[in-house]
Amino acid sequence: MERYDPQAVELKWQDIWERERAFYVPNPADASKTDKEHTYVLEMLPYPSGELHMGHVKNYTLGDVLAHVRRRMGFRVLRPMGYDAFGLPAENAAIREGGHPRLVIERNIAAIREQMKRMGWAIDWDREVSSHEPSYDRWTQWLFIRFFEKGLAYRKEAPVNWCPNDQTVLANEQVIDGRCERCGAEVERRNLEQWFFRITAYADDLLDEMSLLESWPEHVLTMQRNWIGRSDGAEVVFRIEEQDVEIPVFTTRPDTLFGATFFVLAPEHPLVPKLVEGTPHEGEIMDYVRQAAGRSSVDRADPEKEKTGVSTGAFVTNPVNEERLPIWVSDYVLMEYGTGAIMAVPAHDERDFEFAERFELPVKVVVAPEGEEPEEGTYVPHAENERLVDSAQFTGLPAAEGKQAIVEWLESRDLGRGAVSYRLRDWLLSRQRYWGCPIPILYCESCGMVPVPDEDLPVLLPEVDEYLPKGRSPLAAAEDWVHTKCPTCGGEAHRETDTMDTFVDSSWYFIRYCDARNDEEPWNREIADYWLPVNQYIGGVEHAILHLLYARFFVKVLNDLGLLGFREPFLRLFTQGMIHYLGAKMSKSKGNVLSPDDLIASHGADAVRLYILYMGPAEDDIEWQDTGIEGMARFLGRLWRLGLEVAERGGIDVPADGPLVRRAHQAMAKVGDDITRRFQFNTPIAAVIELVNEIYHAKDDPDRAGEVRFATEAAVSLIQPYAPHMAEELWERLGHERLWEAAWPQADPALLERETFELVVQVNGRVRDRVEVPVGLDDSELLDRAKELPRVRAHLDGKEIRKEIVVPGKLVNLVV
RNA sequence: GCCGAAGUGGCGGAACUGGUAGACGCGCUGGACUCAAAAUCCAGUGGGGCUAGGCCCCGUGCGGGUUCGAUCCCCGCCUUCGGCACCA
Repeated sequence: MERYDPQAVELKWQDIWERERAFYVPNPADASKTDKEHTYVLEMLPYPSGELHMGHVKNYTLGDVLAHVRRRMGFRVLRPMGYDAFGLPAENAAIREGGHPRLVIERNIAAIREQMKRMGWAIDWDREVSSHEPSYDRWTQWLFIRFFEKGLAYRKEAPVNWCPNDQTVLANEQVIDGRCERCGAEVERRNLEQWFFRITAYADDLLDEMSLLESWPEHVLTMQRNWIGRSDGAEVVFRIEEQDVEIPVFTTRPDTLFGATFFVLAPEHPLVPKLVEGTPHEGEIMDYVRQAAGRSSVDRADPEKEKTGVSTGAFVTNPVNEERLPIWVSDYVLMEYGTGAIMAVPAHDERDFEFAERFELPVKVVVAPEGEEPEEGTYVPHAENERLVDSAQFTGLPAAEGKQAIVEWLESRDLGRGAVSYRLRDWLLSRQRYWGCPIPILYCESCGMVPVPDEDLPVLLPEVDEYLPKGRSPLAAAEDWVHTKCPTCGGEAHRETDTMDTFVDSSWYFIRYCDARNDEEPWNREIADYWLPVNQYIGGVEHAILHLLYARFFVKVLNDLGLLGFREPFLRLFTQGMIHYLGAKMSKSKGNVLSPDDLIASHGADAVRLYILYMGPAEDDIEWQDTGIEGMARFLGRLWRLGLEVAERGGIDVPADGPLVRRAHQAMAKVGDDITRRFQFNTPIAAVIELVNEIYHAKDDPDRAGEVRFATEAAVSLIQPYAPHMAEELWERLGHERLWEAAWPQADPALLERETFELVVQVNGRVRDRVEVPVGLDDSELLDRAKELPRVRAHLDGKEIRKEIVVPGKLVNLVV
């Protein structure tokens, strides 16, 4: 028999798909009319920093299976692809490999495109975009200017994260445990003037509009909520009487205001130098400030380290009781959260308590569980039924009411107000690197900051000799490019030389796909609103608070700007697990990387596609086993031989019913439902394998040839989303054509119903026997059947039956 | 420390709504085919026991509970993984 040759068959069909433009989905002529149900299946686009790895293979195979099934179920499916080509990963790859980033990246893109075609993924290549192309950049810059006009992109000096290795600033989201997300170097704090997106203005929308999402993993939503970190509390104004200065603090515990025993400023607080100027403490305190500035943020944030601080000798007045509290300076107070100053309540805050112990400061309990008299001078954590004590007119109030009453009291005297604070910071988007989208802003001596006029976009990256990072943007070296004329007044101007974070590019690529060749505007709104929001997004969980948060922010802004008709970009999100190999996450440094190309060469793309989804639930981390893919190749061989044998027999009348026909219908019911409703990709493969095993048991019985043919065709059709090449080849040999266009097999409900079922009989909840009985017997008939069984009688053994439970269609339980 | 997810055979996993635990694959064992091997096909495969061709007991991280019945629900632990972590 003809052996299966995956290389020949796979290339044959890839060629046919391309020639027949099988998976190209043009936009509808009139997007306002819905001609056919449509759906948008999207996977996170790759960084072309190298070739595809197994994580990509899993990601895009998941999307591919879903897209095939949806298409065959009658949907018009948008399934585009592109490249996140700018940014550190790509630029560092170029530096590593040598050569201009553009050349290296375009070479990588060409290789990735080939790999994708070789995997047989059904992609609409007419919509392919890469974020480094001027035709894409132009619109990234255009969008930036729209943000700028609305005050949502702004420039300011602030303490920022600086990666000494990558020689650029980073967004907060790109700092993991005080280290650079890309290279792992410990980040430094620097005060620099940088570009920010005002994502904090959308903090509440980002929280509240989670309700618009259809299905996101709970842990991703939790991570975003934690990252945004909304805290409800109050801002309270303390006064330094001697200097007539007011210092507001943020607190979530206004109910503990009477327990404040000291006051702490962050070392970076602008009042510190003024406060100590000319005092005997000046030298000591400014030394401490310098020392704190020199400490790394990792070191400073280490909770194991003992707290440090210095007293200023100055005092503030507590607005609620006029008590004078000593002002300290300590680096456990962060300048970037709240107001950079805190009221310290050691009895009710662990950090304040630790500091008070260290420096022997008083501890005053003002909240305690009802009826309890806590020991003075101790730390009293939150408890149920807590009430205020020792708090003047507020004493005795439950904590929640006390909070409200104190805030109202402060508000009425203009000493404070209810306030909300967020952990989220504005998104720092400028980068001092070459390989990014230029920020389209000019600095004019007389007009100030001026956006590049829309008609002059895109601002192209200048060619420079030296694009290695060196602390300031390499673009600054292109002097001819930097010096320009102001479009407003015609005077001297110079260009912004920083480039944008690559996460800006990836915050809107899914919109561009909808209208990828539009050179009048970034997209036509009607077309974008037709396809979007994305119905199913698939990608890695590593983007939970990076890309996924940024893209949500972008869409909200674009909606507010009237450019889009929806608020959330991705209705359903699926985060796939990672693939481990030889006991560890695959990585080049560990030397345990599997190459998709090698696996395709040895087993074929279909076997790779099958195994990567068969390994386990797609959301779980799973261990690649070399023998596993062999199992899938073996199954494909089994299906191949079956298909050829059935094809050779020629057309045979297919019976309307029969055990194997019913098995095939059961498989049809399971595969489609598992993929589309349960988002489960491993069990459908098992169901098809099971069906094929059943066919093998029947295939040599001449009386069942018709059934065998029906079941074989069903198996081929059902496996098509996973193994499209072999399925297509067999389908053709079985006398049909174009399986990718064939309607998805629908199970006939009548054939799923059974005439008999296996009744499970339990005695005291333990299975004692099973018996095949007709469907439709009533409870007493089922009980009679059960009690007749010898093994059941042995367990009843003359004992009195106390209770009889009947689950129709399933089981009987006799309790004795 | 806080938040989240998960613990099932030798291994990856299945069991969807509280109703037959271990589907399917890997591995292993035996058989057929072969001079032989590979490939293929067939059968077996959670552990233990017995008066073995049939039955009994145990078994889904541990200890309790609810229930006729629990991998599934509740309470308390243990372990692993992920996220956050001086955020006032």
